[in-house]
Amino acid sequence: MNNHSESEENYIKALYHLGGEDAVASGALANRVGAKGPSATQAVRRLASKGLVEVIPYKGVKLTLDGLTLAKHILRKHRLWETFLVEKLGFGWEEVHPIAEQLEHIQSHDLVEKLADYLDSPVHDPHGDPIPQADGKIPPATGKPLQKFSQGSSLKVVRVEDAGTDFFTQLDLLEIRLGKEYTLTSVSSFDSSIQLQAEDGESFWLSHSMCSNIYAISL
Amino acid sequence: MNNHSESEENYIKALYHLGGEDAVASGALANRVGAKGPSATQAVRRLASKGLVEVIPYKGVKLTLDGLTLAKHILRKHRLWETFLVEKLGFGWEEVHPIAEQLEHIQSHDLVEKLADYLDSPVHDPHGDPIPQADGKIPPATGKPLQKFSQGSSLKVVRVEDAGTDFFTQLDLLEIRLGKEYTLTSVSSFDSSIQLQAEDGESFWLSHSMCSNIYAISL
DNA sequence: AGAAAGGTTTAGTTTTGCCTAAACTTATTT
DNA sequence: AAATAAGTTTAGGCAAAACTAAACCTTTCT
Repeated sequence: MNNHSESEENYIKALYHLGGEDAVASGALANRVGAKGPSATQAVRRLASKGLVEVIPYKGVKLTLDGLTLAKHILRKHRLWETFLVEKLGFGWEEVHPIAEQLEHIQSHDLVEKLADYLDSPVHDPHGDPIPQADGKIPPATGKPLQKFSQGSSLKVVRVEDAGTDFFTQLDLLEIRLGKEYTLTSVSSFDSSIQLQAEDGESFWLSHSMCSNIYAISL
Repeated sequence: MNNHSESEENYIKALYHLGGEDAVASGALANRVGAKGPSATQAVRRLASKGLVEVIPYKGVKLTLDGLTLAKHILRKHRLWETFLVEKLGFGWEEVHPIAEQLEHIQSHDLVEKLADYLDSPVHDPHGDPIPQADGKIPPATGKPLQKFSQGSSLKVVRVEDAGTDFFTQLDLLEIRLGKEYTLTSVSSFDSSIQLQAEDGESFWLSHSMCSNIYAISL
């Protein structure tokens, strides 16, 4: 009961991403895994026969407890590998997702835990997303998007959404990194763009759509 | 032309292992990949249609130049990952083969080269086997089996064959490691077992079958 | 040389996983 | 309440990759 194909794992992952513990429509699921509707229906039937999901026809699909455990375990592997790729191999944080997508399917309990040890049991991946722990617990997702901060607040960037290569390029250009601290010096009342000032005094503007993918905590 | 299934890669690997550049019988191939005859015939047909092998029906299968290149690239990945698992994650050299067997199928040129860099471009894996280089060149396989040495010779262990868990347990028990030096103090004329003396003066006997899986160079 | 033995290929089936087209449910709109 | 739109499932195909059973080459033995 512990051996799943890559395809199965991808559906489980998608289900978790889309709905967490809640039900998901089969169309949305198909869309996420890059397949057509009928493929998802069929895949879901296979998963149900393994006890990983519950299906209510024409209504939706939901992970069972087993399915949820599996999903979190795959996510753990994904984020540990991303951390490895960035921290140890020197990849940029925009490059690691597709590679981790392959590495997350490697089966070896021992490997995952040795990797976690090697990385000093990290709690967040290079994008600031929480890494599910070996016991299944998930550290809270920290930070609010920049829009939620008001003028004058001091903040620390703790997480970014994976919003594509161009987004990351822009981040790198502005030298925005996790852990860096800024003061929110100005908010445009016209297009809600935001001006940040770094600790070294440099300041710059961020568009609304940039801001909504950048998460911070106030200091 | 650059996207191959795991199954295909396994056949290519087997072909390379069994015959190198020479032809291999389909039965032997099937046997190596753990399949039955007809599966191999079918697989080989798929590989031929991709230009990776040449087939002479009822005679044998041979890697083409493309196939050979692919085989060496897979072997490179396998041995780099084995090196990583032992050197960085602290796995024992007897544990790494099955995990590397999964990791070798990860597709990312960048990943392989960054991994090689991270490991300081190793030339040999943890068993002393040569790691094919990025340009396809393969360092020579060093060492002769212990039987080839005569009494009194000084030698350095440089390579061991993967002869199963029990073999490795025995190696660990005797604290035999790559790079360690010994003097061959005695050869039994009865069962060709061999006595080695370590640099610290400790000496021990090795059976014929142990010896044939241990390779050394003379000093 | 002819026959038996051994290994290889063909034929036909199974499972996974995807697809398109058609049928069916559910929800929305008039 | 009926019609239509939207989304979901069934039906029927196809390809990869494995299997068994049967047919087919080669080689070897007498």
